[in-house]
Amino acid sequence: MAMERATRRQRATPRKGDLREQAILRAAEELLEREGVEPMTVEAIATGAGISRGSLYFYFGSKQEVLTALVARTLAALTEDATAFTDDEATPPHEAIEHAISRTEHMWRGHGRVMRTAVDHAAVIPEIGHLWTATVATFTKVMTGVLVRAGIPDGDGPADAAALAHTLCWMTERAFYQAAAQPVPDLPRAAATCTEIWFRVINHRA
Amino acid sequence: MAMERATRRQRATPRKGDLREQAILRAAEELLEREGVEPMTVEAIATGAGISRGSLYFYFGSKQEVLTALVARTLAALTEDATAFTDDEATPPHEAIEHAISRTEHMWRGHGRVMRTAVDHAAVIPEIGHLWTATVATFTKVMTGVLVRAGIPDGDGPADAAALAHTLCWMTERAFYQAAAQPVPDLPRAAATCTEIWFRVINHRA
DNA sequence: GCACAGATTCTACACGGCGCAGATTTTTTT
DNA sequence: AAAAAAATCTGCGCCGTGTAGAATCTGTGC
Repeated sequence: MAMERATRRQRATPRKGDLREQAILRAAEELLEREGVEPMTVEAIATGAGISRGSLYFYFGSKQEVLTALVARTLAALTEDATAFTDDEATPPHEAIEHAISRTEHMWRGHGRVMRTAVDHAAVIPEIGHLWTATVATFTKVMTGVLVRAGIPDGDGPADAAALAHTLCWMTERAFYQAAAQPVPDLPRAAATCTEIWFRVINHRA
Repeated sequence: MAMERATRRQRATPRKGDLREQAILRAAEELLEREGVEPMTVEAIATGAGISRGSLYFYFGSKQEVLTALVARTLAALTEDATAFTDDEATPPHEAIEHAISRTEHMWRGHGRVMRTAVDHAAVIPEIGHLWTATVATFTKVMTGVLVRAGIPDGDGPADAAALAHTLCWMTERAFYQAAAQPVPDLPRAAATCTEIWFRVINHRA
């Protein structure tokens, strides 16, 4: 099903009008942050980027591809932060957790609408779903290591480090999503509650 | 903006063809479970209910209203379970948690596609968003009481019972959503991991 | 300067799905 | 049986996506 689209630009030739692609993504995010999802029509994006509707299809094969590229760009930045943080294996678990949550909060603060839109479309646009689960998987991997270092069994059972990290990462995602969706977002409070839960999971008594 | 829809049926007169409304909802859920979201077009729903496309608009003002009614019906059943469970204030926290999670798992098992669709559309259809948050709020209220009885401070800070219950309820929702979205869903495992986290939050050492 | 190739853009059209209008038929009421 | 209300149908118009093909702009070799 990966047939080549008819009017799709060849990536092998990085010609001049390449900045148009960036302009389109910029216009899309701008539109998303200010107007919302429904007003973000192809017509509106194209106009925002200074071209006509048909011209946009020279750069992107569909509206979904535009959204996917936008999400990919945002998640790439987030993943980079998380990966850079992976190296700090010497830092104590508590600080590692606080740092990861802080990084996540920062991303939700700066690109909340893109993050929310990604979540909303993850189910209906497979590519976005893959990007999102891959990002969460990266976090899960890192945090699994943190939990193990904190003394939680390193197995594959439902009560072992990997499963706990997996669910706690999705919890953190959801908490920030919820907080960001409020009329008056309170990301710090969400971060504080998440941190408390992560800590309690670590500091438990058998 | 709550103007009355032109071709909308008056609820004050419970005439005969009332079972059509049920047939429509049944057809919608049937279609949702078997085909997915995109194939669930108004045309398909109407055909499944044995009427023509235009006729459907006599019963529901829009496609969104059909979906909203379907979600409302499903969540009403879930909330009823949770409310009936509220009365058991004598049961110990561990059992209360297990029971609540078990009830939730049961609902996701029987109506997973409706639940997932509800989550996916909560952001874009306000009415569904309200229904969902209201349901989670009900659970949060109950579970806050459980956490308080387990010894967690009953304040409104980010580390107090209400905030913890809120985030843990959203975590549970997300865990089941994730599990249900897998090619081979493993709800019991999701339930086990959630239970473990709830327990660890309760059984922590200062 | 000129012809050519590729890149970039535009206008115009077709398709699919939603929602509405008005006519028509069935059902209920009196 | 007549009238009113309920229920259903057919057909139309709108909006947004995606595509086709023509037109323009750009650089390049001669």
